[in-house]
Amino acid sequence: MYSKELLKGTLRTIVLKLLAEHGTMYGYEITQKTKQLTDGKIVLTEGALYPLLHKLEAEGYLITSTKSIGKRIRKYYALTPEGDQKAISLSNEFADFVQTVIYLLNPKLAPKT
Amino acid sequence: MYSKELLKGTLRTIVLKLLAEHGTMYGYEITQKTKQLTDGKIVLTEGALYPLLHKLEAEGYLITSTKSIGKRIRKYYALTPEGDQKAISLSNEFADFVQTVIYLLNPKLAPKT
DNA sequence: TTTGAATACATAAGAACAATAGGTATACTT
DNA sequence: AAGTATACCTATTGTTCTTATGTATTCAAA
Repeated sequence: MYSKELLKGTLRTIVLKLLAEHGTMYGYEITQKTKQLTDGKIVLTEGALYPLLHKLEAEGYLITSTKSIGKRIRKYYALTPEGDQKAISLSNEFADFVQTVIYLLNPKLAPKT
Repeated sequence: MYSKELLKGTLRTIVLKLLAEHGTMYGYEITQKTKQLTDGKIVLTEGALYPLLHKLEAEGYLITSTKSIGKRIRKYYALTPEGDQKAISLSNEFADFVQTVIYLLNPKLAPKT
């Protein structure tokens, strides 16, 4: 697990990009997929994830559909076209930010262009 | 300028690593150096920087010395041995985190090892 | 068979961080 | 003289995430 602060500002990007890569997913699945893909290095807490999903839905980036699994109800999330665009732009912004910080932290490396 | 949230959790790393790379610096100098090295892409606000410097000093990572410049007083910050260690560990943690997220965002790339 | 773990959703209170906005004062430039 | 740059500082506010708590179903193990 990383210093918790690092995740801040990256969570949106992760959630949207995961949905872009893997299609429709439900909340719990997102936490498990993230844990699995990162070997447990990044763990999304439910207290952070669910409110974020609701917010992204309210902002028009996600649409939901429900599915009954026995007596339980699963809530699936999928990207809207706007969400798809947002996933791309956030992902690019993250990559750009990282390059800038890497350069700042290690100016001996060659400049990025 | 990036989405402000991205900087969260990275500011400590940036400040400590900058001091590790450039030796003793004063607050204003840190903001200018950061702006210059990143082509204005990362701008440290004083409202974030000064409280952080005070905190890092209180935590034993920085020591201060003052210098009179005419009638003004400059406050220089330098890393303590603990600060030097912290700069290294935060920097490594950041690099590791970034690799993990990059992989998570783009699983088509080869795994990091 | 019942206890615990995993699945699956959710909200509320609190901490941490940085932005915004404000304040003081000196030095330089036009 | 006015404006910009230098140089420090703090208080308030907003956002984000953590922690804690709650509900309920399903499945595995003892």
